[in-house]
Amino acid sequence: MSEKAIKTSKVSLSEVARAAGVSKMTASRVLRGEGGYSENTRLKVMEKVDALGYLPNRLATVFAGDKSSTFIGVSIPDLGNEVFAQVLEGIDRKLGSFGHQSVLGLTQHTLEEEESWIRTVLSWQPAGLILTGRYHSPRATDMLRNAGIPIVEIWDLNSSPLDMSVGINHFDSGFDMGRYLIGCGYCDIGYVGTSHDTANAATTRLDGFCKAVEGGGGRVVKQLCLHDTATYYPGYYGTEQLLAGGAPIECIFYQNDSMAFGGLQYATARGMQVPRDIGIAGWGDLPIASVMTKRLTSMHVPHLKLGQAAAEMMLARLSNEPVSACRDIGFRLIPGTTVRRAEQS
Amino acid sequence: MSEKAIKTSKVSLSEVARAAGVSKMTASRVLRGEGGYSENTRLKVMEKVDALGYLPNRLATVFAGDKSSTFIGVSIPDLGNEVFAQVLEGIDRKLGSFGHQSVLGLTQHTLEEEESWIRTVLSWQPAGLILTGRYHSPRATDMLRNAGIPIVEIWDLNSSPLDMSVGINHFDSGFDMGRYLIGCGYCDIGYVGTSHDTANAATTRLDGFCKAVEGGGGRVVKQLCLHDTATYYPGYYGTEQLLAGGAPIECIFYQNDSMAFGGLQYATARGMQVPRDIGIAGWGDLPIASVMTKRLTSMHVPHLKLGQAAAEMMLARLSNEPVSACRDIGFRLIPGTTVRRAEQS
DNA sequence: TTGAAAGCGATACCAA
DNA sequence: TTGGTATCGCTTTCAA
Repeated sequence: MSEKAIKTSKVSLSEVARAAGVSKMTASRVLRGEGGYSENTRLKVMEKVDALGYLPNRLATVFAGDKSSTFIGVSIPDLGNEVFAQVLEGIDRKLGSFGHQSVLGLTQHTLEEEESWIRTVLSWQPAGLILTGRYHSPRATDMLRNAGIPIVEIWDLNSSPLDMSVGINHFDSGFDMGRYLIGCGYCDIGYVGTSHDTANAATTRLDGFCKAVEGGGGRVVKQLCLHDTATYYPGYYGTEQLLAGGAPIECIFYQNDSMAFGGLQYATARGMQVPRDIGIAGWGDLPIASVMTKRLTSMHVPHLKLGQAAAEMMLARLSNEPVSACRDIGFRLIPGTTVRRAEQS
Repeated sequence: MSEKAIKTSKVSLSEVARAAGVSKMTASRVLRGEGGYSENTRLKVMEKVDALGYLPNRLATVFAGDKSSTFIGVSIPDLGNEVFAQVLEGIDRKLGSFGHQSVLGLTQHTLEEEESWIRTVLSWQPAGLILTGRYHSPRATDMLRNAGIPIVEIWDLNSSPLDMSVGINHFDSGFDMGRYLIGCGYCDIGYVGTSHDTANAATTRLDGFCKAVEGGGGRVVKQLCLHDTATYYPGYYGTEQLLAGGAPIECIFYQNDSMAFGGLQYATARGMQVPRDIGIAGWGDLPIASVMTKRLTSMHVPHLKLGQAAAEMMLARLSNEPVSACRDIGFRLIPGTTVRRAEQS
């Protein structure tokens, strides 16, 4: 069993050529289908390719042609947060259909992990890089500038990107949500999210949110940033913690819908009515929202489309088509029924 | 902007060596830290490495050394199904901490996609492959056998694997769930899942489930296999479809917890009480279950651990440590409160 | 402790 | 329509 896995039977182009009775170059041309050979020759070569089970060594191809590989490095903070799983799916599907492969890097929300991953992945001569977030360590920034390959920064729209950027303005999306909640008549509001000691989009959202709330005469009574993954259970126990202090909180804004759902479950379990006793607002319009009894107040962001757009910008650049450096993918507030409506009161 | 991305400033080892006033070989030795040079030489070389911002070209390294890369190809059906996102997270975290990179392949549940991805990824000389599922096309199987690299088949435990396998016995897990539901006193049972025209683990689970139900005197009244992703909303509308026929269904088994939650929401929206009016059983013990008001009847499977185990087997094989070819990661039934209990009736 | 030369598998370029 | 030769960046091997 283990012998089987060790025995290597690499067939090279020379062997195929020799078997077919032609030169390496002829075989190479046939395999690339770029013409300049007779049908007869083509048949001879292809026959041997099949017979010998030849698989090209793309390393050598890249190497010889001094071109880049078909790898695209893709950095993602974590996959436990459904938001990023969707983005990655969008990216890889699109890249895959154009013959590219994603080389994954889970940075766990730290710039150090990102930097070390960038160093490694660059050494594999990727065709390009797609990075989540606009913040990078100084050394990472240096390497990226010198890499000489297309780079797309996604998620958090960077108006002066390293190269290209696609995403949304998180500050604005937080601001809009804050203004909306104020407009619904809320005054004392809480926040539950996660944090990772690094400037990130969720923090930017919170900044925008606070600005709108305070500018609108409300207060962000308490902000909770857990050291955890932004998913259901942290939303649940985060809500418990937030409310434990006894501070007057009428409404809670969550980092995303998964956390908001966790919060909703906590409130329900404690016998609270939503939105009568407490308002709940999520962010992201994640799949879970599609089956909830109450429509969750949230912010729609086209995650899959965002991933696809990032891949498209990358592909366009790789084929030397013109690409605009920045693309705002947009968001849309979903009023929902988990916060009270000003009109109704 | 686009000039910036096109200008290439590759610094090669020769340039570093020249700048440092030593030969390529000496510089190479220093960079690999394998000894055989003076401290003075080391300093000279490292200084130039920093000054020139040299990044090694690992493609050339692999190429010259005729060894394999640090890439591990990882095939995953889709990331919309949270189960697989978790498995991938487990794999990549572990691989990453040992200096390996995952090259992702989303196969969309088709053997053709898998085959074409395998062909491509093998041409990049990966160190190994981790594949989801035990079924592969004949040509894929050929390529895999000849690849001469470690291969781990995950998810669906393969007792006669190509090389190594880690996962669970899905038939048994379905069987256990079927037996449990029969034991709870159910007789007419339905199933809601997804299908993709390909033999897969979910189907195997269903087989085991049916066998237990029928062997226990019950009936699987209706099976619904949607062409969709195994997530919330398909669980919701699948339940609607399942119940629409008016067949007598006392309990529904779902492909996973996400779908089960969707079904639970549908039932609730229709004014049904769970488990009084209908029983709901999921599979996988996904994060959503941790915040549900009722404990969802499910089957616990350690997804993250499964991914890690796969990565560990791969790493062990790569460092020539002994590895057992098969590893059963196990599952555990979670009784929950969304099905009625025989003891209570 | 150091270096020169050969070669990994493919392609580019030029010649036939 | 074909084939020879140099070459990509690095490591292996052997010699100094």
